[in-house]
Amino acid sequence: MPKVGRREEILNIACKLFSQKGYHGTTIRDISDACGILSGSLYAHINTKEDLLFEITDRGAQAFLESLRPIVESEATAEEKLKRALKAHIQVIEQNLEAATVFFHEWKALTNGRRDTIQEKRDQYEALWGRILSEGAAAGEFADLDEKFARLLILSVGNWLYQWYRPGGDLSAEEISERFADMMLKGFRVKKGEGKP
Amino acid sequence: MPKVGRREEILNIACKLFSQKGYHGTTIRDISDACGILSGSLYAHINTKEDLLFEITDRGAQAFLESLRPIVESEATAEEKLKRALKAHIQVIEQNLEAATVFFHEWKALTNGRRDTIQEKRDQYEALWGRILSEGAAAGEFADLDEKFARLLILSVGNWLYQWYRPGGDLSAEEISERFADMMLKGFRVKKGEGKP
DNA sequence: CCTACCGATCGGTAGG
DNA sequence: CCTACCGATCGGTAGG
Repeated sequence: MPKVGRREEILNIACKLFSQKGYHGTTIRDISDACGILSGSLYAHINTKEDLLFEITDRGAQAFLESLRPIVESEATAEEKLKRALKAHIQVIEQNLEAATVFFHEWKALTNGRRDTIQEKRDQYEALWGRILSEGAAAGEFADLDEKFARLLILSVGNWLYQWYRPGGDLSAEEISERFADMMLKGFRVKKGEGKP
Repeated sequence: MPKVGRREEILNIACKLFSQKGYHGTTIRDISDACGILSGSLYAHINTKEDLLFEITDRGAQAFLESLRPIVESEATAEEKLKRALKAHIQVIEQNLEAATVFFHEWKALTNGRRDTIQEKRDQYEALWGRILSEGAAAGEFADLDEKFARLLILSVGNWLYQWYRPGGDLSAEEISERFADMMLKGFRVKKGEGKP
């Protein structure tokens, strides 16, 4: 008889295995073994292996979208929004690194409409970032901004984070987002009259 | 009888398929079918499927290392090196997008010592980037640089490039590297006395 | 959730 | 490079 909460447990276990070995590198038996049940029994809870991947990535997409949208729609300067958005992004990764890894790394293993669904949500997410930049440019906060490349720069940072960020390090999400935001806002270069004495 | 150049052809085909469907998502029969031979015949040219993955990723690693090393060791300002390095990085991706995709996305599917070999080369590559930044900081070219995060910023851009860059677009490797480098050097923010009139 | 199983496919091999 | 094949494993199902 199915255990209550078993489905969530299966999702968590699948999430962990997919993040470690990839979707195609993980078998139904890897998952059922880790659950302590037989492979056939898994199908009392799911219909297909791909269901697991879709549910993990879709929840990931939702988490990112729902954390960014209120920030974009809030009243604040573009700089402030950029910092908050980066912090929120890191926090979503922090809260579930494994799901974030699957979301970023394995979503293309989805087929047909499900892949399209995730693609759409990714596009929406990128568009929200774009709004922060275009509003900042329109408000004169950003110096003749190349919006396309600024967006690519930020998304690169965000999309690569899961590869190196590990919770429990010496820097919090707040500190990391501050440093990246500062660097992108100010640039590396020494300004005139600001160099070494 | 084995055809001359067949091995290279197999590598190219495997590279393409791995980049599209992933290493574990690609079967030996996918590869042999695309070659127009039977699956067993593939083993006249290779020993294992993983050999293909290793050879593709190792060549990728070499290409990146060999293009960056002379730039780091040259005589130039850190700014100049940063721009040249970014351009070289994009050019390596440009020359073989599929191999770059496999290198960045599939290398973790390698096992044991082969994975370690690639990991080491990745570390070397990242260290070379680090040298550009630390030399720029030491020379006073960069404003109180947070070296670790500057390196992460640049590597994020570089490591994410294969996801969106497509050869034949309206911008050359030169132009793309210029824009990213400019943005990282100058920052987004409008400087005092530089805003809108 | 188990028992018992299925057809298909997997990476790979022996012998020519 | 083909013929012919192998044992193992794959995702998944029927019936309880």
